Amino acid sequence: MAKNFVEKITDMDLDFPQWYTDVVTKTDLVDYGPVKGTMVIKPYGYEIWENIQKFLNDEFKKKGVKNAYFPMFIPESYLKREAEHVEGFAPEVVVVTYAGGKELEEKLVVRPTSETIICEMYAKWIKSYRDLPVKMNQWCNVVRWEKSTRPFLRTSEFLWQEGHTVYSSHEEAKNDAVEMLNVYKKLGEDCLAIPFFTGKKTESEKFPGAEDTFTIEAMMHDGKSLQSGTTHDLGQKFAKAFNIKFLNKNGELEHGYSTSWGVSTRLIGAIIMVHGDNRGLVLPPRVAPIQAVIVPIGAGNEKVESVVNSIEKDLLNKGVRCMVDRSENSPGWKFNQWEMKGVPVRIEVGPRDVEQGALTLFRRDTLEKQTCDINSANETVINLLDEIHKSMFEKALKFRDERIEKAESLPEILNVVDNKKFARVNICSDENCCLKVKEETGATSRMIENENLEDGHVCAICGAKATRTVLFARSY
RNA sequence: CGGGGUGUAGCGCAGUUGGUAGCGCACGUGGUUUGGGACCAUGGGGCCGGGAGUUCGAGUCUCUUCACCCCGACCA
Repeated sequence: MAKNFVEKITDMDLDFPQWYTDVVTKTDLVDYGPVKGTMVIKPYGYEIWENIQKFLNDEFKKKGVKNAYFPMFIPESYLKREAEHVEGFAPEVVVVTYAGGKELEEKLVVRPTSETIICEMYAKWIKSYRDLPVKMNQWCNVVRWEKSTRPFLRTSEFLWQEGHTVYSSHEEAKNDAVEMLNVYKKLGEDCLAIPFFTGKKTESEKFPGAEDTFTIEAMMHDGKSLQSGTTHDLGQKFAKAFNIKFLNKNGELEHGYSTSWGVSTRLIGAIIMVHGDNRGLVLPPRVAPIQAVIVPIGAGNEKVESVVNSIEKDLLNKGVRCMVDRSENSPGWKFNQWEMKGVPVRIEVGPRDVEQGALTLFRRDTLEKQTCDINSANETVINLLDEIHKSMFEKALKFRDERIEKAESLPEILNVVDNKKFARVNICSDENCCLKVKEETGATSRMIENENLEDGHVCAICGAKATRTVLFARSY
């Protein structure tokens, strides 16, 4: 174990951006790459991603989604076929113009997202209603040349999964977009301990080329919102642009209805900013690379060694990701170290414990210590991990719910977001009112909570009849 | 893209009017330690972010470039 990075972390309430940068680099999740905006995801960070992948792959399988892989290089012309799509992505695409020692005849776009190339392939494969639905997902990197970047939250290149489906009816496609949104919500609840807001994006926040975009949004410690994943009902837009046609049961040629949906390594940023505290990371047990760290106290004590070894073996057998810190550092140093790295449970084993047939357990989320019987250690630790997960979720939910406030005018919205909260606003159907909020307060519409508002409400911005309730927040 | 800041050992920093490159932690070795950031001894480690200039001489002055951080603008 390297021991060169136990350092003080900036107070999160004093300077949250600096706190974030400290945490992300000092806990060994990530390092900066040599090219602007790129990051190296180090093993401790990557393992979190792998745990997210495991969870999602299982969920995808349940939905009948198969994994595949499509090329990273896309002919430039593909991107141009869907008008809104190219307009949305043009400013940030990276284009390859030179390869094999000469200028390319057709430039290649490095995928910023893969709708275009996947739809092009789907068009070749789909002929009949019997070929539908098609549901594929790929785990890959994408590249978007962002102007301001920050590890995990916004990087020039990032890892994600992107699912792409085609159905024979719009109903099914709409359903799919909602179902996958629920998968993401479940990822938050069952895996990341993050309560996501879910809902539809307003017109101005939609994915370029989508009919509807749905989002999962999480509230960060500083009251800003992080869009953590999206699902899109693409209607027939991409099917028309890429000529995805099938013969229906009546023998008529019809365009397919497609969807796409994705979450990225940005989720790791969400985990950090939702759960972290002044000591550093607090990792949700189900994604933590190390769920329990065993710290032996009193080097060379044979009784301690034997207890440590048997507990380690037992826990590993039970599927708990655990390790023993056998480095020569002092116990106090190790305690600080593993707290900073967010390990959910620490097991202290010293002569005093062994004498009493007990262990000392420390839980990272509440910083509480408890003792437990050596013989029931397995069970206690496994239950504790579960308890920690639930407790972290509840804590995040409470934090979030305490920070949503109704606002009925521009000044009120400004006041709410200045207080690091989300504003719940009744507003009319005119998107300009949403844009006005953005101009005046810096807060954007995060999602529509209710798009069928009953009569009797007025728009907080223009005073016309309000038709929907929208959440506004400053965002990452 | 604007405004501000920082680049000197792995990390954190000092370096005076321009004159041999320093400190703390970390790292190697030997030993003693271990219940909330251990200690002694002894070692190793530098293109002072890159380039150009001024000068007998540049970490230090000038210009330029790159990267990172913060605040805005922009942003599925």
